[in-house]
Amino acid sequence: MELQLSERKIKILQAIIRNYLETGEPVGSRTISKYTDLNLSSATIRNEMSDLEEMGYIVQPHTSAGRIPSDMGYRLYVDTMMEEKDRELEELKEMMLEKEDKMDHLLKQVAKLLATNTNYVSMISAPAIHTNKIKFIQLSRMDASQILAVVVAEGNVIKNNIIPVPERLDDETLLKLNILLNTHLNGLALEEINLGMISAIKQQAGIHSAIIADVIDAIAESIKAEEDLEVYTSGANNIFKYPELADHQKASEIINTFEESQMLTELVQGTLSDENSTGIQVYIGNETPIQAMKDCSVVTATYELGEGMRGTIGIIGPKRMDYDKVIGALKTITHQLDELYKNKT
Amino acid sequence: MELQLSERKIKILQAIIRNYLETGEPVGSRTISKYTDLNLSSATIRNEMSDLEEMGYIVQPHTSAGRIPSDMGYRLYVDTMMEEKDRELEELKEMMLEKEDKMDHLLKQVAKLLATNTNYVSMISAPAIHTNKIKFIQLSRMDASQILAVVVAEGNVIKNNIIPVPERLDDETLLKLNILLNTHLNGLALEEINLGMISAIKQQAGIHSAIIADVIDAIAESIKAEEDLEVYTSGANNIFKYPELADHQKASEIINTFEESQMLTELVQGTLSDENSTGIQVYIGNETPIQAMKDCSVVTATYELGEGMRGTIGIIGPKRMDYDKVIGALKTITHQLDELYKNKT
DNA sequence: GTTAGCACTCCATTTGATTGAGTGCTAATA
DNA sequence: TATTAGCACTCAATCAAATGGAGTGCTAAC
Repeated sequence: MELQLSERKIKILQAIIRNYLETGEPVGSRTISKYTDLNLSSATIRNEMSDLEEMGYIVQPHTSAGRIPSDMGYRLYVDTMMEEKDRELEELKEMMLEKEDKMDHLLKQVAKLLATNTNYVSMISAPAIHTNKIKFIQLSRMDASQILAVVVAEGNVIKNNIIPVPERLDDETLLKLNILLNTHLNGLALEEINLGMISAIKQQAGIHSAIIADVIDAIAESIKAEEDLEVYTSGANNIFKYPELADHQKASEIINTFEESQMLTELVQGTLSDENSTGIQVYIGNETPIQAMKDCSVVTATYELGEGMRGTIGIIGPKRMDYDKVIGALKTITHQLDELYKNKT
Repeated sequence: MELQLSERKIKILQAIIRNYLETGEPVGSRTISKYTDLNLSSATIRNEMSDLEEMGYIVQPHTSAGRIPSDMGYRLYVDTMMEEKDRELEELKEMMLEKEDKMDHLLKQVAKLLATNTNYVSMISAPAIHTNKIKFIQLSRMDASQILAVVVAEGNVIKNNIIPVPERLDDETLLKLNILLNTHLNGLALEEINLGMISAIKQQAGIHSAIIADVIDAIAESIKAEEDLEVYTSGANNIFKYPELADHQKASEIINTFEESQMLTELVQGTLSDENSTGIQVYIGNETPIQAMKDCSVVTATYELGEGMRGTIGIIGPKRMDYDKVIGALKTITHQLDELYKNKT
């Protein structure tokens, strides 16, 4: 027995999914027979549905219930059957143009906007700095036993570090060290700094080489700290809008996941590394690496703030999320972020 | 008819509250008659309970149910009948001594610790900087059109600001401005900077007075930005452990409140301003300024990181929270934070 | 003042009946 | 051969009635 996906089966499957996305209820044959323009009786639909179930695209929660899409069904839908709708969401532009200097504020605002617009949960990761170039380093003396190291990277990402020093450094030494560091390190991406370079700097630093080591350590550390990406979420309470996620057990796990942001980091990392044409990825159900989200779908997109500073933005919702809308929204947002950056520089 | 709180009534009320805190179920007369050492029959207890209800300390959710404490009952309990238990929670010390430079990481860690230990939701606000003194200001040139202003305050709180400048500033000018700013402003609390002072500085800055204005604006702004306090929460999923908070409606509202941290800021502000002996405050039910938390109790404490840098830490839970334990935990934590600060300097 | 006992109330749980949506199968139809 | 009508069957959801139990309030006795 060879079951093939006929044109008609596809139409029926599509109708089932569309309907289920709207209502969240299992959908039965009679409904489909009325909705589609195929003019088929419910009985025929039943036969087709039976086939579709056997093929694995839909499942029956229990006998004598309608059918709902399986993960595989959603996957087919997302991959081949979606019509894109690049809807509203233009208000974004306004909102984001309210100048917002602080990066994290901006990110949180974007997340919130996305969450309220879609009625799903949104998440956003700060752009990763580590692919990024050092623009400027400044050491200053705070007091006799401490110096302050400020590292500014492309995109005006600023890192501060307080470094204890054994003895008071005079102005001249500081100046020398500053020049030394800047001439050697400016314009370099952080992973481009290698041992050879460091020892060269140390040599030139003479008796203060110990401090150089500390400074570079501090820089490395502040970069590293950024590597376990900060991830913000917004609209967590939206999960209560979807009964299939709202029972105590699941809700608790999901909300917990949002707090443990390093879990989300995994997701984010996946998106950042895994490159495909659009930069948009869809994880359905068990496709997500996070166990607690096995009943959710996650759609992520990569945004870019020029010069290789890339972050991830995503939407988390029930498996029956409105994929079209979500993907449209993400595209709009990433595009806006791009624009924003251009206008700023 | 004069109803007085006899010794016996107090004992009974106490027993009711204790029992209710544990079970979360309305408690009946028979239970009390067995639990207390008063050796009274359930009938007598019933009479007393009837009195207590009339006095407003307990309420009956419906006829023929047991009694539960009213807000007023909890209030009496917290104010007069609690025995403090300074329990465990000593593991804190270990955890916090893992050196943790980044302030916000530390805070989040503390919040998490508190949440997992108490099984309630915890919140913590970053220490407010605005009562604090400027330790050090540093202007540096980033490129032709931007300078970087770094402000370090007591407690090593660091603020960065990028300031656009119309023309390139040479090293000498920058040095002069740096000295100027530092000599005038160091050691001042931020609210101590007044107009007279600013105009004096401007005068001395001569042709660069415009930049001074920008710098001071930037300083003020970065301080102000801090004024709508950052508040972190942890353990939000714990609310699902208490059926009386876990229904969709309430849970959604509560979780939403945690995200809208400016709501929590209100709470925090209240605690910071309102000074009482211990620094610990208890808001029961409608006593909280936040409508969404009318079914919760909130216990807050003020912590201090030396030199007037004060923040708030709090616990949010059901009204039947274990007040003794919570207050004990908060005391331990604030104490530990205090110690931590001392060891660090 | 305290207690035992009893009638009463009301919630929670169970039980059973009913309904309705939906399926699968079969036989008739085009 | 594909489609459809019709029917029997299943099962979740809903509702109503029955049951049980916890708790109260009252009264009369101690």
